[in-house]
Amino acid sequence: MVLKKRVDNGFNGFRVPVIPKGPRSTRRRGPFNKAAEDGQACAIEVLASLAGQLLQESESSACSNASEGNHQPSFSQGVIEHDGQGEVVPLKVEAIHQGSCAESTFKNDVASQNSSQKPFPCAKTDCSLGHISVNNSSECWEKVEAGVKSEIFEWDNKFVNYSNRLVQTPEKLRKESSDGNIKNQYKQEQEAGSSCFRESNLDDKCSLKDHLKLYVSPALIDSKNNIKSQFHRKSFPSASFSRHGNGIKLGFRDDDEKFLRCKKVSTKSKTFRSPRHIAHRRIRNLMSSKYWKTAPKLKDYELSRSDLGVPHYLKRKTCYGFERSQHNAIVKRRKFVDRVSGVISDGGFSSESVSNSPQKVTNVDKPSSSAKLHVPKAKDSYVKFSIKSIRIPELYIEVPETATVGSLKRTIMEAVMAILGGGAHVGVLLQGKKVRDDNRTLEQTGMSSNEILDTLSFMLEPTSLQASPAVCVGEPSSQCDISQPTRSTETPVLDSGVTDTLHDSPLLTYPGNLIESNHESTSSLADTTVDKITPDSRALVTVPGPTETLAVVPVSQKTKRSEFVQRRTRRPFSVAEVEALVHAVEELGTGRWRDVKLRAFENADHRTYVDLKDKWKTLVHTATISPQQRRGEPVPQELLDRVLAAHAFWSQHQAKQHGKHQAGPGTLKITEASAERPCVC
DNA sequence: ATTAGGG
DNA sequence: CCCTAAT
Repeated sequence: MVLKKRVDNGFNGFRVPVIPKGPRSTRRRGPFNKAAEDGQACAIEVLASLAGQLLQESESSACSNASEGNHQPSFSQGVIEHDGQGEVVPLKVEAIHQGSCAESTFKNDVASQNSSQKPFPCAKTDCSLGHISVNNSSECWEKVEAGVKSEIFEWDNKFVNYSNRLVQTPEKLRKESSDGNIKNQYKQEQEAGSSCFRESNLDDKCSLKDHLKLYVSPALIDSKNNIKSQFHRKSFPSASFSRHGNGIKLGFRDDDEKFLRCKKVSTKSKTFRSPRHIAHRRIRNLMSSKYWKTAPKLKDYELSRSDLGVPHYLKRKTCYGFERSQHNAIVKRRKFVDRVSGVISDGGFSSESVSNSPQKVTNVDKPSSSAKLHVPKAKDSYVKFSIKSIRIPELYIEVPETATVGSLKRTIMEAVMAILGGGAHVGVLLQGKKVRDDNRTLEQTGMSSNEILDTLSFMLEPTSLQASPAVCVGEPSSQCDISQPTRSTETPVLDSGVTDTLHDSPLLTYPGNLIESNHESTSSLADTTVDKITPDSRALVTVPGPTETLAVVPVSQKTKRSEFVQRRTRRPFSVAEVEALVHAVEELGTGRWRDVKLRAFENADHRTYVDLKDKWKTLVHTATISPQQRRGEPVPQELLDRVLAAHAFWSQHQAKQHGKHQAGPGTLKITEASAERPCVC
C-alpha cells in the first residue's frame, strides 16, 4: 500500500540494462554461480535487491498484517517492465506473509495483463521470470531449495530467493523434502541446467539490448537521486544505483572499495575483472613476444615439385581466441603456440566447415557505472567490453597435400608472425567502419551506445614499417642491416627465398584482403603481395612505392628472423635418395655439391646442396659407427660401404674443385671397386 | 651463390 | 637441420 501509493504518485522508473552473463570461464562453481553470472540472474538480482528494499520499506506494516496460513499479498505496488523485445512485460511486486517469514515476491503479473504478452524472457524463452522472495531466515530457503530450483543470496540481512516457480511454504517443503528423491532430482536438474538457470548465449534474449525498466519506489531514492543497496553475498561487490539520465547507473565496488568498471554482478570481482586484464596482458605479451618479430622463411616451405600434388588451397579467416582462463599463468611461448593451434582447429582445417565468421568483439554491455558512489552525475560512464576474440588479418595459405599438420601449424604461425611481426596495434571497427581517430572518446565515437556497440569489433593490425623498416626498404643501408652489411644491398627486405618461391611453389601468399585496415603509416601487404606474385614482383618489393610499401617481411631480417623461424620440417633421406647421392658423389666427388644437387636432386627443391653436403657428412658418420648406433631408416650396408670408399677416395684426391669428372677413378687404390665410378656421362 | 665446417 | 665464415 505504501509502495503502491508511491508508485501511483507518478514515478516513472529507471532504465537498467540487463547485465549479460560473463564468459563461461569467469564463472565459478558454487551455489549462486549460475544464476549470478547469467544476465538474467543479474537482472533478477537487481530486482531482488529492490524487492528487498521494498520489503524493508514496508516491513513493519507488512509483518504486522501477517496472518498464519494466509498468503495473501499485503501489497502490490512495484512494477517491473521489460521492454527488450519491443513488448512491455510488467511484473508485479507482491509481499506474501508466511508465518513469521515475510516475503516480497516479484512475480510475473500475466494475469493482470494482456494475455498476448509473454512472460518475462529468461535465458530461455520458455522460462518465466519466476519469483524473488525475501526472507528473514536463510533456513526457510534452504529448505525450500531442497525441492525447488532456486537461488538464494543474502541481501541486507535478508535472504533473497529466486526460484523458477512459486516457492512453497517451508512447512510444505519440509514434508516433501522428507522424500529424499526430491532433493536428488533437484540436484540433477541443477547440474543439467534447468531452463531458467541454464547459461544463455549472448544472443539470447537477455542480452545487452534488453532493458529492464524498473519502476521503483521513489522512496528508495535519496535526495541525490541515488538508489543504494548493498549486496553481501559472499564477495559480492557493493552496488549502488544512481540515477543517470533515463537510466540507472550501477556502480560496484570490490572489497577494497575500488570501483570496478565492469558492472556485472559477478561472484568475485576478481573473477570478472580478469578476462579483460588477461586479454590485455596477453596482447601485450604477444606484442612483445619475440615471436612477433620475425618473418617467415618462406623458402623453407618450398616443397619439391615431385611432392606437389594439386595444391590444396586453404583459405581461412583465423582468429585468436583468447581463452578466458582465470588462472592465467602466462607462458609466452606455450600459450602462443596453443593459440595458434587453436586457430587451426577453430578454422576447421580438417573439416569442411569454414566456420569462422569474422570474429568480433562483442560489447556485452554498456554499463553506466558511476565513478563514485553517491555521485549522481558522475561524468564517466563505463563501457564494458567482453572481447571474445580479436580478429587478425585474413590469411591465405597454400600448402601441398603432403604437408604435415605440424608444418601447417608452423606455416600459419609464420604467416601470422609475418603479418604482425613488426608489432601490431588494435584496429577498431564500428559498424564496419574503421575508427581512426584515436583521440576521440568512446562517447564521441558512438561507442557508448549499446546498439552501436553491437557492431563493434577489434582486429590486430601490423604496425611495422612505420619506423625503420620502411626506410630500410627503400634505401638499404648499414643501419638496416648491421649484422650483414654485405647483404643489405642484395636483399633489402625480402628474403631471397620469398621471391623465389612466390611463383614457384610458394606456400604462403598474402591476399589483398589480408589487411583490412589502412592505418596511417601502416602499409598494406595487399598492395605488394598481389603484385608480387608475378615474376617481376621483386622490383615492386624492393622498391618502395610512392606511399609506404610493406615488405612481406616487415622486420629487419636476421636478428629478428632467427628468433622464431621454425626450422624446416625434418625430411629424412630415403634409401633411394641416399643411393642417388652416393652415386652422384662417386662420380663428382665431395666438393661439388651444387653439381651433385643438379645431377641427382634437381627436382627435389627441398634438398639444397647444403642439405646434400650435410647428408653426406652424416652418411660418412653413419658408415663409421656401428650398426647398433645408427638410427632412423637403416641404410643398406652396401651403400654405406660405397660411402666410405668414395669418401676415402675423394679425400685423397682432394678433387673438390676440379672440373667435372676429372679425378680419375682409376687412381682409386681402394679394394672396393665399387667405390669408384668411372664417369660415363 | 657456393663451399666447408661447426653446432 | 641451422648458421656462417670464407670463397
